[in-house]
Amino acid sequence: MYALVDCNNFYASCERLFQPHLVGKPVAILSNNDGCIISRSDEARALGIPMGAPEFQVRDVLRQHQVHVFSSNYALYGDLSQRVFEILRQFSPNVEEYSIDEAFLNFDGMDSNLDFNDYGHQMRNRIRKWLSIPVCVGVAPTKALSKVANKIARKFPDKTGGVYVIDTDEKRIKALKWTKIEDVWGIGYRMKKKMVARNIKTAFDFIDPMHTAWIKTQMGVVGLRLKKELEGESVLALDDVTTKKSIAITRSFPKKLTDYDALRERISTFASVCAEKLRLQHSCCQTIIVMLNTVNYDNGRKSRYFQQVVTLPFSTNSTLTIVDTAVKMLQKLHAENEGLLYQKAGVIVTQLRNENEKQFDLFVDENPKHLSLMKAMDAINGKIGHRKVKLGAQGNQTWNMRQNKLSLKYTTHFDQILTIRCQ
DNA sequence: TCTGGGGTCCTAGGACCC
DNA sequence: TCTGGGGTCCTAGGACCC
Repeated sequence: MYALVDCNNFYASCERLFQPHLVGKPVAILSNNDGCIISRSDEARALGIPMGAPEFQVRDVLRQHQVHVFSSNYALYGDLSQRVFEILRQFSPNVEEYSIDEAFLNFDGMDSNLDFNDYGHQMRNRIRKWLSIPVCVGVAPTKALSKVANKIARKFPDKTGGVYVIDTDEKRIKALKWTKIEDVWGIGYRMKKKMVARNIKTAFDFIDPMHTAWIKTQMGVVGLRLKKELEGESVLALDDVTTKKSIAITRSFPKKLTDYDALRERISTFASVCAEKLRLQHSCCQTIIVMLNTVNYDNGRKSRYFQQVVTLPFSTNSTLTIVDTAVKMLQKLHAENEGLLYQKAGVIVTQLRNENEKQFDLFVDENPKHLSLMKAMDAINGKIGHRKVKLGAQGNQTWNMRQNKLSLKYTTHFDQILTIRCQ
C-alpha cells in the first residue's frame, strides 16, 4: 500500500504557525518579486482569488476583504517541509519527498494487519500537534490511486477526518467514478481537452477497455501505466529523489534588461549558484544551458525564447568553469540578438553524475586546483555567511527581489527567532 | 537493375507535476 | 506600473555503429 500525504495550503499554513491569529482568516502568499498568488488559505480561495493570478489584478479584492498577504519565505517553508518529512519517516522508512509539501510513503514489509485508517490519523495528528500543519492522507494500492484517495480526504473533511483509504474494489470504482478526468494525476490541460472530446469525463471512463488503443496512441506508455495504476496494479515505484538530475536557476527581472554587462552579472550569479548546488549534492554537470527570455504580456502574450547548450569535454562542479562557460554562451546569444529587452534569464545544468564517477577527457582537463579552491570557498562561506566569497564577475550590485511582505525566518536565523515574554 | 537487420546515443520539444 | 520558479519523463528523428 501507498500513502500520499499532502499539506493543506502549505505556505499559508507555514505563516500561520508563527502567527496563529491568522487561523480562520484569509491568507495569500505571493511568488518571487511579489508577482502572482501562489498559495492561499481556504478562506482566501472562497473569496474567488484564483491560483496564479497576478497580484495587481486582485489587489482590490485583497484589500477589500483584508486578506493577509505575504511574500514567499522559502527559508521558512523549506525548513518546515523537512520537519514534516522527518515526522513521516517515523511511520515508514520508505518516504519519497515528492514536492515541498507532499510525500509518498510505502508500507511494504510492514505489519500486514496494519489499520491504515488509524495509521493515517496518527500521522495527521502528530504533524498537526508538532508543527500545526494540517495535512490530508490518502492510502491505496498504487501511487495514482493514493492521489485519488487524498483528494477525497481533502474534499470531505467532515466525513473522512482528513484520511481516506481505498482498500476494496468497490471503493476504488466509486472513487474513480467520482474523480473528474482533469483531476487525475498525469492528465493536464491538453490531454483533458482530448479526453472530453472523446467523452472521457471521469477516471472511470479512462480505464474503459474501449479506449486502451486510443490512449496508447495519444499518451504512449505513460497513459498505459496510468491506466494500470488506476486499475489497482502498481507499476510506479517509490522514487529516490534525493539527488537531482538537473538544476536550474532562472529569474524574472524587476525591469527588462538589454545591457550586456547587467546580463553578464546575472548569468554569472545564476551559474555560480548552480555550481554551489551541484557541490552540495556531490554532483558534477557536463551540460550547461543558458537561456534568455523576452516576455510581452500586452501583445498577445508573445514571448521569445533563446537558448544555448554546451556540452563540456569533462564534467565539473567548479564555479570558475561553469561561470566562464555560461558567460561565453551569453556573449554569443547577446551578439546574435542585439537590442532585445529581456525579462527573464536562467542557467540550467544537466547531465549530472556523482562527483566520484567523473569521466575524464583524454586531452582536455580542468585545472585540478579548482577542486581545492572550491573546497576553500565553500568552507569560508559556510563559516562566515552565505556567498561572502564570490567571483569578481558577480559584481557588488545587489539584486533585491521585491519582497515587501516577508515574514521572519523563524526557524533558520538566530536573529529572527520568536521571543516570548512571560508575564 | 537488384541493396538487410539490429542496434546506440543525442537532441529538441512536448507534456506533465508542484 | 505590476505577470514565479524548479523539476521529471517520454518520443521522434537524426546520425552513427557493425
